[in-house]
Amino acid sequence: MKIGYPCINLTLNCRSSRTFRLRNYSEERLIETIENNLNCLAKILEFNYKNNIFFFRITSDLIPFASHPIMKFDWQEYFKTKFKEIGVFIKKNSMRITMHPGQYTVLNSKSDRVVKNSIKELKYHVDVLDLLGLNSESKIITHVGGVYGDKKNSIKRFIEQHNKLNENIKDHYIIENDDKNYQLKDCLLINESTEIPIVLDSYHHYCYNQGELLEKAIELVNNTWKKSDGLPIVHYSSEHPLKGKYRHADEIDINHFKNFLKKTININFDLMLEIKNKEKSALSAIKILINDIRFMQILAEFSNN
DNA sequence: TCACGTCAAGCAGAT
DNA sequence: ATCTGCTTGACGTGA
Repeated sequence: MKIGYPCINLTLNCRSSRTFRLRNYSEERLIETIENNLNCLAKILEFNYKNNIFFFRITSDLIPFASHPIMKFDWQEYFKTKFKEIGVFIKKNSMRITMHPGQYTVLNSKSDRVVKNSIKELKYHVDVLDLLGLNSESKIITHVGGVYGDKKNSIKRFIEQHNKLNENIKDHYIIENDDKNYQLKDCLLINESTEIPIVLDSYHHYCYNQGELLEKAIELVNNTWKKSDGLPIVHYSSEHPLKGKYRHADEIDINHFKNFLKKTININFDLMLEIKNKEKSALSAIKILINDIRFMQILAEFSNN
């Protein structure tokens, strides 16, 4: 069990997602921004390595406007050496990487334009993983998309669009249950026709489910992962104590987390903590996991290398 | 120096 | 009809 966190490190004074506005676009600024973002990414990964964090989600803002028509610059070629360096560090240290395209990636949209843009966005994410030299254990995760008042047909559209994707996208692309529109059951249905692996988000599952117990739900999604997909991934969060349902917690809830570990003790997976204070919660989690056989295996593997 | 309006994109649900 | 959440707050303008 590797522990991970998404996109941002609050301890380091750098971001791998510097703001870049369309109206300020210039090639110079683009190069400068990407340089900043990649340098920061390298710093974050080094921080993670020093802190036994072997799992990380790379921000989709790494390359600004990567899938936008304005982008004519061959950033893949210009930065290939830097990407390769970072990729070597990742692989040498047995780290796992995922990415999570934003809410505008809607493969099952009723608009051809939106679908087309979504595929471009997926392709950009695959480009990043390819440049890093990462294999099909590195995943690109989205939700299923819109419902449009007709889930049956919306699922059908997702499956049709997924079937048309290039194999190199399919190698990385997976879906996650969400908290209001597509629950575990819906994702499993999509998996039957597409074999797409499913990430269970434990908090979303708590918000929207068919009564499946957490441990049962994790077992069901784990069956959708093939050997080449690597260890299944689970997303974890808990409810914000004040803001109520559908709102993620700002910091890890220690008791809730211990309970989560207890319930899942007989299942192994990599765990992404979707909690606002990022690496701080990951570090707390690792302290707790020091007694958990699943995490100790990772540390042991690493010290053997 | 600081406050505040704005930022590429989609969809759903609440106000 | 407009706002908020998702996620990822930070940039740039004008005072």
